[in-house]
Amino acid sequence: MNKDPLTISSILSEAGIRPSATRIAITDYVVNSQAHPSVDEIHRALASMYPSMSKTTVYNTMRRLVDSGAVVSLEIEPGNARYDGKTKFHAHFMCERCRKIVDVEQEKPTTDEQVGHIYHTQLIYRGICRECMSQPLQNATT
Amino acid sequence: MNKDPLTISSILSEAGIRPSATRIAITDYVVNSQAHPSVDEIHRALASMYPSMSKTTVYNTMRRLVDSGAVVSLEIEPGNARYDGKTKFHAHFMCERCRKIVDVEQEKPTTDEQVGHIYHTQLIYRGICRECMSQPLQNATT
DNA sequence: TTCTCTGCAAACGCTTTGCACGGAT
DNA sequence: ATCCGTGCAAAGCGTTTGCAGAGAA
Repeated sequence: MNKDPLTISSILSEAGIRPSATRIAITDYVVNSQAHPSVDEIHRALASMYPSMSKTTVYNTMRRLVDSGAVVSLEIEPGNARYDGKTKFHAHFMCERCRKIVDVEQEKPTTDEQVGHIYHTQLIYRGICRECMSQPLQNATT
Repeated sequence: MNKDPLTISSILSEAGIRPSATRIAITDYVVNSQAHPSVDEIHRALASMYPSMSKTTVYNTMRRLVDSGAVVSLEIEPGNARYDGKTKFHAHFMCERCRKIVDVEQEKPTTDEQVGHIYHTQLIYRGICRECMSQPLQNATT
């Protein structure tokens, strides 16, 4: 299921980014993750394997991946960018309680209004996921 | 077309927010604006009429309005919250060149997937608006 | 008086930038 | 020798918080 390192390396090359070991690791993690990780999560996830990797490098790499279109930046949580390696359209559902984001497969919405040229469509559902709904409230206001 | 001050005052009261002159001015501006203003824009717009109004007060008021549901916070631009006084569902189109955001009237998308309880749906189109498309590129990389 | 609205300044968290070191070509 | 990837530290920026003074009830 996972894309192999060779594929990852070619994603970088096609994006015009030289495939260093660090960049391959970051790209591999993002492309194969279903969790729409933030920079902090990517950095934490790779810390054991690459202890010297700095957040700056993760930021730099993510910016280049997003600029080249290889990865999509999700503006779902204010002030905490998340990344999605799946470029085909899909909606997202975000649980406001556990902050988890899951993919929702559906067709891309369109509009008849003549607003201009649409590059990118983003559909976000927000609510409470089933797991959180079936759990007792935690940290209730005491 | 604009909602009158009395209506604004009642929006605040119903939201459990005491309708001070400052809060009425902020709420009036947001509810009657079509421009989905940011905190900074609200603050600038009211600066001539209320020179002593601080951004802190705008932030405080917007937070209370959003928490009470009277106004919707749009997470469209990373790190720059925008507000929408129109609570009925509609999509948004954002021009990546001039940063303008316009409403797009259409039905709220739904999904059959059993993700949980959906409170809020957000549909954003991004692209280049017709005005910007018909204009020569400005600030081109020289 | 008591409560709360307000504004200043500082704190905060995410992200970007400046800069120097070191490895690759 | 040059280029560029990397990491540290500092700066930047939107937002929140602490606190004290002013104003309303």
